[in-house]
Amino acid sequence: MENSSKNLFEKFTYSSLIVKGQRQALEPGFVPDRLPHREKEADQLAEIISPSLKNFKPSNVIIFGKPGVGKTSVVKYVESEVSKAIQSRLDVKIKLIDVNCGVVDNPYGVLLAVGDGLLETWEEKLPFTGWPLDKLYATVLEKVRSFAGIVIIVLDEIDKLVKKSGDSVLYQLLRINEVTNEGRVSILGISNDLRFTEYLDPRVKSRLIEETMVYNPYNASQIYDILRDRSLYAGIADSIDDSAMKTCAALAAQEHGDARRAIDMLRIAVELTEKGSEKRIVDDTIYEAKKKLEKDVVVETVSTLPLHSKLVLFAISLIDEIKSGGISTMGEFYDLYEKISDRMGVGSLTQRRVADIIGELTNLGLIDSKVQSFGRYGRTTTVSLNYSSAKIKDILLSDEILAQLKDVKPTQKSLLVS
DNA sequence: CATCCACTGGAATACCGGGTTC
DNA sequence: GAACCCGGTATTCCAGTGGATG
Repeated sequence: MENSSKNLFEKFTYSSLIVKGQRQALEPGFVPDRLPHREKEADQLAEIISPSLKNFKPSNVIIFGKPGVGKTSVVKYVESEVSKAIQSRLDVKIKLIDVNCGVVDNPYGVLLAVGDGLLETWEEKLPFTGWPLDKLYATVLEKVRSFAGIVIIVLDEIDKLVKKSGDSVLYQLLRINEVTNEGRVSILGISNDLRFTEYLDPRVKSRLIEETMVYNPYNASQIYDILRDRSLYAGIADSIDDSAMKTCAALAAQEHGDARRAIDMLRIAVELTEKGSEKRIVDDTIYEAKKKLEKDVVVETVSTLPLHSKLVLFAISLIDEIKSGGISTMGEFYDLYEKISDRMGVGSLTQRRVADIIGELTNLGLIDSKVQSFGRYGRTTTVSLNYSSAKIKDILLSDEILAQLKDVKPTQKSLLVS
């Protein structure tokens, strides 16, 4: 072996921009103990929660706001302050339970999370499937009773839960307070969607929403402050051009004032700088980071798609290659999709299902689709690719299973494959 | 204003993981 | 431990619906 004198890892040890300071300050899950431009909100939330420190049930709250406006950060921060406040006190019993409804969006899962959150350390976990719902509910109720304190259930992305499975769990959770006096439950909901309350039964709505808070998007200068603060945590403030930081803030402000995005961009800029030759983060680094971030998102979403969604996408990109403009109708490309899945040896889905997949892909922003009526000649959805077909195919073909479609070429006349 | 094609919402079915019963 | 119950998810089946054009 040549170069045996060199260590295998030598080429990967690039200069580190972050010498001292916390690298994770730029990671998505980081909860800072300073919240620039959200101090008031944190105070307000603390005030709402504060009765729990005197063993009273706090009001149920819903916090509204677009992604990346600090909802989760504020809540996490207040949660950690609550934990600190009760650490040495035996006279208050508070349990904080986090449920991310983006992940668990069904009644069983939510009840399970609450039940598990209330388990004593020595108890066995509840089964994650199998039990009848009412039995699970009875168990949770019993746990709340025996805990006999304040249970604060934080439902992040509560709108997703309600849209997917209705408000029955919320009703059940709220009902606990009516069924028992030992142990109180209060709910702290976090929602991206201002209108999700429309899906609620009026009875649930009035009980769930005792307090509301709305967080507005950050503007560019606020995002700038946040970035500055985070770069201090990370200990890289000196390595960033001020104009680069401003650019980063401005770019993120254009997109709904999403601070998370700004931080993501900054993190990638740091990584790029560490791999590259530049010593400082400049404007160009930020633009490059932005490009990389967008590309990563596409790669990530495409490569994690379920098999049939990928096949549908593949069919669309083939058609994109054949037809200039890349627009095709449902019937046309459904045929192609059938041929492709046939060739793969996997059964094809119904047109009904494919129509839904088209909808999902559209929501992900990968394609554009709209229904068009041609009067006398019927109605159909037209589909077009949002990214270059070469790029999409590239990502798709890197999938093990899809790789066998490598040599599939579209032919102009018949849309035949092979 | 009829007509045509397929869009679309909802009910029905299949399957899965896992508990429960006998 | 076979047979059944339970909730969740993916998909199919079916019938009602939409809407511009000729």
